[in-house]
Order: sequence, then structure tokens, then C-alpha cells
Amino acid sequence: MNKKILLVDDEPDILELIGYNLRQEGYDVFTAENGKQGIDMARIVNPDLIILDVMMPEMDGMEVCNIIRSDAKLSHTTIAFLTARGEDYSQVAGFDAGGDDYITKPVKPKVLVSRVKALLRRSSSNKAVLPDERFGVAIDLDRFTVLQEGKELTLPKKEFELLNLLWSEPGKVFTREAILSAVWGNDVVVGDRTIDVHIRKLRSKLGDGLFTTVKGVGYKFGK
Amino acid sequence: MNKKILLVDDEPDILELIGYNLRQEGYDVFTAENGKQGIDMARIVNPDLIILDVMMPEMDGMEVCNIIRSDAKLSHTTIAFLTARGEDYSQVAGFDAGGDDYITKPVKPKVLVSRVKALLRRSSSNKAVLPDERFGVAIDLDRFTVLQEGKELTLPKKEFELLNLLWSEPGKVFTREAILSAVWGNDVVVGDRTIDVHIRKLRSKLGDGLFTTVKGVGYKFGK
DNA sequence: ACAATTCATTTACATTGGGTTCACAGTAAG
DNA sequence: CTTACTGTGAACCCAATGTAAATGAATTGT
Repeated sequence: MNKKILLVDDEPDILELIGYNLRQEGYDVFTAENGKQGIDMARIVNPDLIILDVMMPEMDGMEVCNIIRSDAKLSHTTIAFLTARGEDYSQVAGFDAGGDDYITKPVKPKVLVSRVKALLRRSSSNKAVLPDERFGVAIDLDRFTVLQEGKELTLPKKEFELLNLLWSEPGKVFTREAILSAVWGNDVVVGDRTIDVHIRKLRSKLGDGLFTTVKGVGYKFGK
Repeated sequence: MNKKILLVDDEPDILELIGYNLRQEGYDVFTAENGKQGIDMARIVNPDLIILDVMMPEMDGMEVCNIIRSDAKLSHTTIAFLTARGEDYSQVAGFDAGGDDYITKPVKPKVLVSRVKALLRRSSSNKAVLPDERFGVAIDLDRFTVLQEGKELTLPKKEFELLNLLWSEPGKVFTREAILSAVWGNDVVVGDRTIDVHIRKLRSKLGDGLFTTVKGVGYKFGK
């Protein structure tokens, strides 16, 4: 199926110019002339890419972007901003608003097309946002979950805290003492096999190679 | 002076996108479109941070990393890998390519910028201690590792402590007595071949010439 | 409130590999 | 050449760690 692109701009000329060029490349192009219409359209067609003019009357591009980003079904759609050249402020703000790319007007069709291709290529691999991946493992502090190779698993509290500690500085060796005070607290007294057992559980769940034992010292995340 | 960042990626779109965002933050950004060019550029500009695409034709990011790591002048430059999601992470994770961070594409400019800031912050504090290379050997106390010609190896506790002692004052001769009390403690009694054996292990791991025997006295690091 | 379930910790034992010793070979200094 | 010191390989020991299973504590479901 063809990739769907939604164009939102208040200037009909731009819609026509860009739309024409993208259709030439075989994309399905939908257009909207203002922010509100754009959002409605986005919800209906669920596009792969939304190209948003930053400067629009009533609802500007960043507002639209924010709304789309907070819509569960659309939040991971790739968004590119259209900005007039020289408007540095809006460009920066655009990125902060969650845009994936900016395109400056006046638009050269060739540039635009290659840009769009790149964006779609990148986004087609996966849309989910993986924040910070180390050795193939990402941590979601809010959910107490771990993302690994696309799989998501929830860890018990202690295991999660231990993983989080080691993961936070990959390669750094944490002494057993440091681990105890960080995860269990300074006053709590636990047997000396407790840490091992938790490490073992992490190893069995996440893979053996991720945790390295430094005998006589402690553990570290990574090789 | 502004921090210098070197971007190496074969996709011009990526160079432009990332470069733009980093320049907005006030960094001096240099770009290269392939590994070879990247290495040359690195040697010329001596950047604070190198962002390397893992997947590149001809010479891939890890190769580039290895070469940089084995270049005395650059070996302590912070390196971040750019990897496309879905790529086989086991390769990157499996053998430690010596990267300081991994950033997944597609890149969200905001995420990237905060990531880069964090890396440079870390490197400006940490690297001030680390770049301390003596006879081609640097010690990372946190990791219980030794960096030599870009290679990183983990040493057992006693070996590490012994190396650390000698390395801390290159050229100074440590008597066997001094070594014993520093590494083993004043009370512990060990046979008189113990030190030799550990020196031998260090020699076999780090190279023979690094440790000099002063007969009748002790050992020193360096010639 | 109770049972069911999950998690944390302990226990007991197996295993490992770092650390040490030993026996002997090698080597520099006098 | 002699001798005292150091190098070396292998064997050994044992403290540190790995592991399975049991116990106890906490959480959840009904």
C-alpha cells in the first residue's frame, strides 16, 4: 500500500505544488487548509507523515502537532514542519514541539521529495519511541518495565531497582556495598547471597551476557 | 571555546538534520560522509564528541571507532553510535565496540540534543581524569579496566591494584615491602613469589616492557 | 478476611577462578 | 663461577560466587 501523506497549509498554492510533486512519486496525498481540518483528516486517514505549516491563522502548526502527539493513535506519526526561511525561532520551537524534521520555504521540489523519502524510510522501521537503549535494553521508569528487542517485560521492584542502578552507568563496576546501600538502603541488613540471587534473576530474564561479575568487587552492566 | 562535534553518516539528510539542530545549540559541527573521511576529519579538528553511524558502506562505524580508539590523540574522545532500530544489537552489545552511548534512529532532535549535552557534560568532567595516559596505558578506576591502545580489558582485583599502584607513579621504584603493604596490607603474610607472579600476569596481559625489575629492590612502571 | 499468588530472602550446597604456593629454571651482579 | 635474586608453569586451595529449592513476607484477588 502506498504511503499516505497529509499536507496542512493555508496557502493553496503550496498545497498544490507540494502535493503535485509527492503524487508524482506515488504517494497518496491528502490536504487540509487549516489546523482543525488537518487534525480531523489525520484521524480519518491515519497518515504515515504529516507536513505541517508552522504559520497558519487560528491554529498554528505547533498546536496541531501537540494535539496529534497527545492522540494515542497518532502520537507516533512522523511530523515535518514547513517554515519560512529565516524564522529561526519557529524552527527551534517546532522541534521542541515534537517535530521530526523541518523543511524551509521556498521549497525546492527535489529537496522536498528526498527529504520525505528519508523521513518515511526512517519512520517505517518502527514508530514506537524507545528513549535510551543500552546494550539493547531500555528502561521505563514510570512503568517499571524493561524493553528488550521489542519485548516488554515488567520486573519486580528490587530487580528493577538493581537493574536501573547498573544500567544507569554501563560498564561501571558497582561494589556489593554500593549496591546494597543504593538498592536496599544503608541500615537494612541482608544475607550475602541476596544480591547474587537478584542478579541471577536478571540474568535469566534479560540474558546472561549483560551482567559481568568482577570477583571480589561487584557487578557491572555490559561487558 | 565551543565544543566541537564530528558527525559521520552516509546519509546527507541525517547530517543536515542533526547538524542543524546541534548548530542551533551553539556547537561547532563538522561532518563526514564516510568512515575514512571521518577519521581524517577527526585527526584534524580533534572533536569533543564523535557521532558515528554504525551502518555505512565500506568502513562501518565500529571499524572507525576502533581506529579512533587506537589513535593516541583521539583515544579518549567520546563516541556515540547511531543505530537504526531493528538492527542487530547483539553485534554492538556483544563485543564492546568502545562507544560511550548508543542513539537509535529515527532521531528526535530534542532527544538527540539532550543526549549530546549529557555526553559532553559527562566527558568534560570524566575525561579530565581519564585522558591521563602513561606509557600508553590508562586506568579506569570505576570499571576496574585498563585502556591500552584502544582496547579495554578487565583485570582481577589484585592485579588491578598492583597495576594501579605502580602506574600511579611511573618510574618510581616500589620495594617489595612497599608493594606488600599497599596491596596486601600490613598484616597479611604471603610467600615471596606472590608479587612476581602477579607482575608476570600483568606483563603477559599488558606487554613485557612496561614493568622494570630492579633487582634486590622491587619493581617500577615504565623504563 | 482469607486464599492465592508473587516477591524477597535465606539456606545449603556446588562451582569457579583468583590468589597463592611450589619446584625448578633463568639471570644479573660481584 | 658463584650466588642471591627473579622468572615461569603447573598444581593447589579456598573464598567468592552460582544455583536450586525452601521459607517467609508482602501483595493481590475474591
